[in-house]
Amino acid sequence: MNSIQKGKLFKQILDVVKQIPEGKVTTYGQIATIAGTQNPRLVGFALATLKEITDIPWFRVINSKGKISFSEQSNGFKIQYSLLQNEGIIFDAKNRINFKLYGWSIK
DNA sequence: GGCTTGACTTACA
DNA sequence: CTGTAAGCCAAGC
Repeated sequence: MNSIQKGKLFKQILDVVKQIPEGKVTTYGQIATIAGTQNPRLVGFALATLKEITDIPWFRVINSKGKISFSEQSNGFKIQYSLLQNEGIIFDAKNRINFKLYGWSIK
């Protein structure tokens, strides 16, 4: 019996993100649904609490617009941008990711 | 112990 | 395409 401990949302979210394969991306809403929450903000919040050093591929998480959730002038944007490009993700002229091609779902 | 904020989403105008 | 509104959970103060 998997008596899941409380606070599982965080754990679930992180666990889901960890399962994202290389070269794939997914949205906050998708993770939220898979993790079992109705609040995509928790996904962002969960990732926001991570430290710079983590096993979580947080950079593979983008918003529904197919863009990085950080401002283009933010340092996080640059880091995520580089990491994604490093995995073969291509950005279009508007810095958007065609996540319909790279989209990933746990099933 | 209660209110505010947050790396968001979806729907409607 | 842009803008506004509601939903929902956890952490921080």
